[in-house]
Amino acid sequence: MKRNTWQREAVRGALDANDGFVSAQALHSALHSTGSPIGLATVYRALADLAVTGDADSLQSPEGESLYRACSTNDHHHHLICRNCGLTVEIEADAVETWAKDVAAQNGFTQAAHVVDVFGLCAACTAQAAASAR
Amino acid sequence: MKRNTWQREAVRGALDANDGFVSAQALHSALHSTGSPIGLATVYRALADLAVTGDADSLQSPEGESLYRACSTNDHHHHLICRNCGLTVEIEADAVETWAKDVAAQNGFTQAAHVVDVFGLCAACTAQAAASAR
DNA sequence: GCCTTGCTGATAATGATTGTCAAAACCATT
DNA sequence: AATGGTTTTGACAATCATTATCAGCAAGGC
Repeated sequence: MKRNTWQREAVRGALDANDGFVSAQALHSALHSTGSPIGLATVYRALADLAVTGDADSLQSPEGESLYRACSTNDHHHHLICRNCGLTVEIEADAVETWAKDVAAQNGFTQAAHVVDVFGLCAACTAQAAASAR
Repeated sequence: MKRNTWQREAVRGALDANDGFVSAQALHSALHSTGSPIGLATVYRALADLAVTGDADSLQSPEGESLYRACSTNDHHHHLICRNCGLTVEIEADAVETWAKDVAAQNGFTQAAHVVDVFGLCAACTAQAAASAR
């Protein structure tokens, strides 16, 4: 049976407190800095569990780290992520869903999963970048 | 100045000989098994170079490895990848291109890049899986 | 052929993630 | 509240992919 431990709550809480995607490492140090003595391995396990139960989303950053995020819905959806500040917008993509399924079917593929994420600079970071470039 | 070494040729050749995405590690052992004494570090360097010059495409597998592939065109395109045998089909996705750009613009994002890849089981591997499940 | 300088490769280093296992915590039951 | 069977935890070691190091080699211009 799944048990309810304060560590799991702490991880979920730390995820909720964050607007964007966070690495497991960052989450661990964030928890430590609040005085929590939680172990690194536990953070990884909790994140893996949350991802499985659908309470969190995970994706690979372009640098190869695994990033996690608490998502507001359990529905399948995608993300628009600011590569500078990590701000994340959840986006609906019915068109992409059906497109992915069609493309897979046309080529004889089954069990199609897809990775669809858009990275960019959010409005604030765009302005900042323009200012600092000057 | 960039020099022309047989090692670089070997890596490019090994990439060309392969239909799908390969990890750097796999490429290195493939080369070794053909008797080439090429070093692992060199494979990584050659792949990084090829990716920069646009002679190869790279992406992150869901497991977090970096995969490489020699692509037939320099145009921007996406991939349909068999997660079992690595077979890769290049797919055009104008619809997705414009969708990604629109979504980014609607949310004030600039410099939008996107990661769009479809993983599945190709026809052959689907049949195999069905057979072995029996 | 010689020389300069970039390239190679064995190995160490790094950094993220996962495995190990005894001790502690959880929860249903008494 | 005490007990007991299991799960979870956490410190640490192990693993895996990748990158840095650095002395020796080789490519290309002369």
